[in-house]
Amino acid sequence: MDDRQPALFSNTASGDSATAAELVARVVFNCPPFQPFDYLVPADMVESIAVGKRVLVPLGRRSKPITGYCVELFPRSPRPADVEAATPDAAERSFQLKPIARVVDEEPLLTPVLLRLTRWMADYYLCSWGQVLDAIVPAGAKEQSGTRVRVFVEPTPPDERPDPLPRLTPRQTRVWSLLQQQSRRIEVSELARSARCGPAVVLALVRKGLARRSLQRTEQFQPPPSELSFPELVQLNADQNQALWEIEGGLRSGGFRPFLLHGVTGSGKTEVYLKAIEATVQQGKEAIVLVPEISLTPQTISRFRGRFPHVAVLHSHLGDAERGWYWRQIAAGRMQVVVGARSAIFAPTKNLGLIVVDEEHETSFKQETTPRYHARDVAVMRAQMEGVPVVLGSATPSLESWHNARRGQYRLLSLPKRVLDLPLPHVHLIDLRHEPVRHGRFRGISPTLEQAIGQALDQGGQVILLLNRRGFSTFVCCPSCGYVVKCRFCDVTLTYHSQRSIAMCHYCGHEQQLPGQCPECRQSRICYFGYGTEKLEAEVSVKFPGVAAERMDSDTMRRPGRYAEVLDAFRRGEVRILLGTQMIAKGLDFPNVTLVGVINADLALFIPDFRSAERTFQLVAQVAGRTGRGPQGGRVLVQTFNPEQPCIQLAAAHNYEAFAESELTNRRDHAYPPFARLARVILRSRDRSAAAEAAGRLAGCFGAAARDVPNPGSPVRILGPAEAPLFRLKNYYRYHFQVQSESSAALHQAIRSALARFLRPRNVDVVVDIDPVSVL
DNA sequence: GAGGACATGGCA
DNA sequence: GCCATGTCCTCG
Repeated sequence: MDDRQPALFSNTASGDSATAAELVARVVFNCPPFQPFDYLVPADMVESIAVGKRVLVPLGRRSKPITGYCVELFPRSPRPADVEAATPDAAERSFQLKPIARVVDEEPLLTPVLLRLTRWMADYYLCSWGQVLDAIVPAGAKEQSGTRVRVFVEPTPPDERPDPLPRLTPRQTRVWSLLQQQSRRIEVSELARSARCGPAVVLALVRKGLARRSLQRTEQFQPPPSELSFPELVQLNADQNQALWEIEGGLRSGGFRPFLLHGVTGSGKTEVYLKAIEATVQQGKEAIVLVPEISLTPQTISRFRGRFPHVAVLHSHLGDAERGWYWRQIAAGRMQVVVGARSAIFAPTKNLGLIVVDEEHETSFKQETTPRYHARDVAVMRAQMEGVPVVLGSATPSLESWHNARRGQYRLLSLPKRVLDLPLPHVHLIDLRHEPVRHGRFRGISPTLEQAIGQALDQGGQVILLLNRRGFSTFVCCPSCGYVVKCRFCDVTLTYHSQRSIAMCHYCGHEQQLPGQCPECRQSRICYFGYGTEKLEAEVSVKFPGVAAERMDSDTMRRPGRYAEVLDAFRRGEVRILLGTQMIAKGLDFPNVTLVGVINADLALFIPDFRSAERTFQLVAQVAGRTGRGPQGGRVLVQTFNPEQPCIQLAAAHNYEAFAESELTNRRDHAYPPFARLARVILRSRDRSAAAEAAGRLAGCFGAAARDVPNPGSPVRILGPAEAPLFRLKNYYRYHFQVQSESSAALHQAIRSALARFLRPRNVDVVVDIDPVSVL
């Protein structure tokens, strides 16, 4: 390839002298074996090899070479003191190094900071470096999707042409004369087309020494047109200015500075981010903004695109070509702002200046497959490695972040008031135990709520109804014998979806038709119980006939673009009632919404999870924030069977701090995060007894590990083995351990040492989840 | 004693 | 994960 950039880590050790040391590359793989391996760099690859590129190398006795990532380069000998051998015996056997077969990438896929960051992730999340690398580099970057290699030719300079000139066929003569008329190099296909012949004729000239061939990679992808608008003249209030001033102070002084921006809903956090990003861009640096996937709405995107000319948006339904294009633009330093969901934290920026994590409390920042990282925590670590400020923002911060702010690890910035001094909406709790229930059946919308909706609509307002459960009914059972329709593969009931008239498992995706009669007793018709968004939609259409309502949940939002359509219709007032799952709870800003109804605030409350109170508080507080954003004000009605629960009371009172204090006391008493570190070790197998047997043996390994790991100051508590709350999931039987310690190091050491002793049967998988978010 | 099913361990 | 090698078992 011509126009090749000089290799990042070019042949520092090689040179003209014959005594030059050979170069060794350290390589990691995304499959076993997970340790790093060293390879010799052949002389002809010294120029092209670089840290962060992939290589093809022979491994073991396999017939084909496999792909690995080059993570380090060093001269073979003398080995510098700072380079440790990959494994102890590798130093002695270093003379047996195999050579690299091929360097795969033209450019490194990773920056030096990303290499350090991924190594830290491998250590912290207890997985292999190669797995992390392979997971964070998008396929579009590896395959260079959206680019094409074009082949060019130009005439060889006259003094380099063969003498005498070779004999040419008539067609070759025609091409040759056309080529000689060119002042610049021309693409082979274009030359062939104008000579009305095939490319082989052109290449024949190359073979005969009259033309020179060169290659160039070009972008095929067309970026979306810029939508830059006139900068809005937004006046920050005093609190916003104070917060901005502190962040800008961090930007000016340089260095790592973590901030927690706690701003109530509607307090203008985004405007603070935008101004801070402006300051970053003015310094010639880039900003990364992480938002939860569901907040990556067209409104959010245009807010950034309207303000900055070069914004990369990374979300889950980009094609490989588009994602690859953004990745390369970011790597080339042509993007000012990167906005995206959790994986955007790995954007290969050239000169990062600021990281923002919006809605930092969101659990969707945790990846639930290997590497099981938390993007907010990775963001803080990356900010530290890059030496830049990081702003974590939320109206309802995670207790982990709040705790860090309280003990001075993070600088706390507060926006206690809404913009324009708008009041927070009044929240009224509806005690479902005392609501009159007509016809003896529980319905989603209580009379009090029904009346309030009618009133809000009469006054020209719009309504948001939250029900954090999709489908029509959440379980289907036989009223005479009690038979319940369950998933074939999981320990859960199937949810009936009336729209597609199908029963579905929300954990594995299994779908089936429902039997017309009970398959057990064949007695009666089967009945539908439990209440989901589809049933709510039906109830709304019965109670408010003729009122335009739209449902938003992952079932109706399957088609990309649908989300924007519904929100636009809601904005224009064509839709009066918007109902849905948590998808409608966050970030939406519609001034005409005068009523928010929470159909059931208790759904998350009794999940066996130490964070259930925190989740409940967040959901109620967040959805309450969707109203009262216009001159008509707004109110919130929350239906609950547990109105005395502190998390619901305090969410109604908009009192985050009191909730955080009481919940922190609770966590301290039970040695739960943020006062202790937590990990889960899950064993799963299709074979139930193999899983049980392995769990018993791993318990023994934990015992032995705990005995000889000397950590008197910070003991490690191991709970388990126990059947996981969802014992059978996707046809796997699952046992788990909970590992707790005040010391992260002790926790890691205990797990590492237990797993090192554990001989894993081939039919049992081990999953380690550090800082788990889900306990199911 | 051959041949096959299955387990084991190294891979630079 | 892949593959060579080792181990145990069956069958003739």
